[in-house]
Amino acid sequence: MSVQERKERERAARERLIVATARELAEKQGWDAVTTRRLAERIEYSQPVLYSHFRGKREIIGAVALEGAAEMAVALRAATAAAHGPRPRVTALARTYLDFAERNPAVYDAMFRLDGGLAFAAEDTPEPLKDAFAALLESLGEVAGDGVHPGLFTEVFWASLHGLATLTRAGRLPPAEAERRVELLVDRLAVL
Amino acid sequence: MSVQERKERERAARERLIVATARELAEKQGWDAVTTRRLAERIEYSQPVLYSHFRGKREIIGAVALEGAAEMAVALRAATAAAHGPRPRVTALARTYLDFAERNPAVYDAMFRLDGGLAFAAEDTPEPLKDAFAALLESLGEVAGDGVHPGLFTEVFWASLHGLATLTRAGRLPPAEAERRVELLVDRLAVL
DNA sequence: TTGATTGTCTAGCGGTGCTAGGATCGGGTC
DNA sequence: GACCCGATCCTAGCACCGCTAGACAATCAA
Repeated sequence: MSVQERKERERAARERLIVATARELAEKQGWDAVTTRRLAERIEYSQPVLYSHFRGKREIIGAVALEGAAEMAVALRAATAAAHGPRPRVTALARTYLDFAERNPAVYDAMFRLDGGLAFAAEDTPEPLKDAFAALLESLGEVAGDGVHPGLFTEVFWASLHGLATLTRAGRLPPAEAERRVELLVDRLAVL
Repeated sequence: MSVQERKERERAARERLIVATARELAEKQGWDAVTTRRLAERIEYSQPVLYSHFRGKREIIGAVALEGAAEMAVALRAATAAAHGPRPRVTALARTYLDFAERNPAVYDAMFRLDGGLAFAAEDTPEPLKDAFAALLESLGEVAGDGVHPGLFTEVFWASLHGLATLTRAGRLPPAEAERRVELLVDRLAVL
């Protein structure tokens, strides 16, 4: 059985290589540059190999999205754990979220802007996505305010952050005052 | 000179036809279905004719975006004018914005999600875009609160609406509680 | 050693945005 | 009315896309 195990290990390693390469390429040159041909060339295999791991390009985007969601959850929890008191926690959360989006634009797009074929807000939502939302909920639930459902509040807060992240990066909002916008958002939305 | 004028008129009419057809096709089948070939076929001209009006597909998206911005400004002003008092006005504004995004998803995408080659938040920003933002500012400025710059407040409110619009349509937020999210957003962000 | 299975590649399909270059049409001039 | 010339439009094609059928080579079991 050892031979088979080795093959499975190698196959898993190659799959990770595909995802990592796609992510790197997308981060450096944008998702438009991530073509199956270029990706195949980078991993030094032919195109059809990609399709033995993923149904298509969409699933590769989805894989990058899951990786990103896991990382984002870690980053959010690390930032909120280091902050003491509700207000610093929420501020740290918002800043970390926007920072993640800015530093990993391609991954952020895979998660929330592109179609990675993933289910959201449903039963079959992949665990990393649920967990990333849970990470938001953990810190935001405590500032939802009386009579406001924590989940609903988290959705609204998240949507606001998402709007800031996408509009800023698309050049729709001048980046200069980003910090003041975050402060305003936290001040108004969170019940402290 | 009359001949030349007629030609210019016909040319302008054809340009409007291109934009209208692109919009209709995008609204019915999504922007992915708006290919230069299909578009050319619909307007009953060959592909290169498109390129005598626009530099490329991106500019056609931009033209649809401008058309949409003008319509959105009209819709926002109509809704806010019909409402009396700051609170009903802001609520009407938010609802109208989200309603526009939901009813005209392709146009909304052209405006804020896709690259239409348009400048934003800059000096050379096209007038319809500036005016749409102005329409938001007119109603939101009065609820920004003391010491908060109206423009900055409008940006934050707009970003929140944008986040709700995009995440809802992408299936990231369950549509069921959309109305409660709007109420929460207005309650918290606006100073009434 | 043979035969089957697994893995990978070459080649190609139908599609994309975009453009070069030739045909055709129509207005202005003699 | 005949001609020229410029504007206008189309045919054909480029390089690229996502994806796949089928040939080939390597590997394992008998």
